[in-house]
Amino acid sequence: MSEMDMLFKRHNLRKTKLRKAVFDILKEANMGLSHQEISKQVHFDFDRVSLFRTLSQFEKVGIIHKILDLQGVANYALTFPISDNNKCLTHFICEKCSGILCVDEEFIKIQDFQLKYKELAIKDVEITLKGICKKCKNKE
Amino acid sequence: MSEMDMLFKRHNLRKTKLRKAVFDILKEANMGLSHQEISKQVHFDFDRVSLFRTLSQFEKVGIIHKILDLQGVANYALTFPISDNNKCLTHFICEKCSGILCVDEEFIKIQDFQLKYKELAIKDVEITLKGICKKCKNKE
DNA sequence: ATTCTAAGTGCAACTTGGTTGCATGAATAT
DNA sequence: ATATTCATGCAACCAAGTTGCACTTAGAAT
Repeated sequence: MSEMDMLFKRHNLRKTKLRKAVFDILKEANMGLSHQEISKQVHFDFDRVSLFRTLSQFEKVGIIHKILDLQGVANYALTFPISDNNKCLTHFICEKCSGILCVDEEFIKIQDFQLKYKELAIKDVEITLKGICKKCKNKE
Repeated sequence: MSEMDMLFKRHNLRKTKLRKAVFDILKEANMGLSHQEISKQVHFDFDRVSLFRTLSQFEKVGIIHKILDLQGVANYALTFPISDNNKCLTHFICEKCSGILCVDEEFIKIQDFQLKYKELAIKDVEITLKGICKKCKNKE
């Protein structure tokens, strides 16, 4: 039983053509992709609404997580299947190619913020690193 | 000469009805506001495109800075006039009321990230704190 | 104070990302 | 093999944001 089969089963998702394609594309890409980018990589006819719904569905059950790019457009990346709620909270966004990478990071302690801003009930700290990625740097 | 007058003068912005209103609203609010929220607070007729343009203009010269809310919609907050390029890179977003606060913060050292991810040319670190703000917490 | 002109506004039309409702079609448990 | 529930396709819609162009106005020059 493949990883995909297990994930789909676990979350009661039917295995459809589109969902398989989306999962494979995100797996292969290993980075955040927008609706538009995924669309281009699906090589059969489908309705854009279905893709929106597939993405929300995947997000809802935690297979993928949403990252907003610098324009505020939703991108999605696979959540590492290590634990159930380890959605990646640190991302790198390349200012040249707009590529979005999940980064695992350990400097930031949410407690630091909670202690400093006691009036705020802080639940999450999200970090976005901006700059130029390896590929784009080498192209210059 | 008021702060507004000085800022407008410095950036060669003509003092128009709409621009004055927008500046005052953002000053008074002391938090991030969206196009829609600002619109509601302007008490005379104006074109929404003009407001979009006012906001981009202000942002371009650095009077305000853009913060995307959790839905990816642009919000704008006054940049503290202390220095020219001290745009606030840490924000708190309330999950209840969607209020956006600028937070000044000192834990995060960009160098930590630069050292860890040497292949990435990291230029900026943006932090978003999520949780419940003081007001909303007290309401419960 | 009047004139001039670049900068700002208003309007119309458009684009893109995302959502909703409903009828049709397909995956899977029985 | 069938039933039922879930997923898809289609049409229509919404909100945020952009562009082009004609008109208006702030403020500099006279």
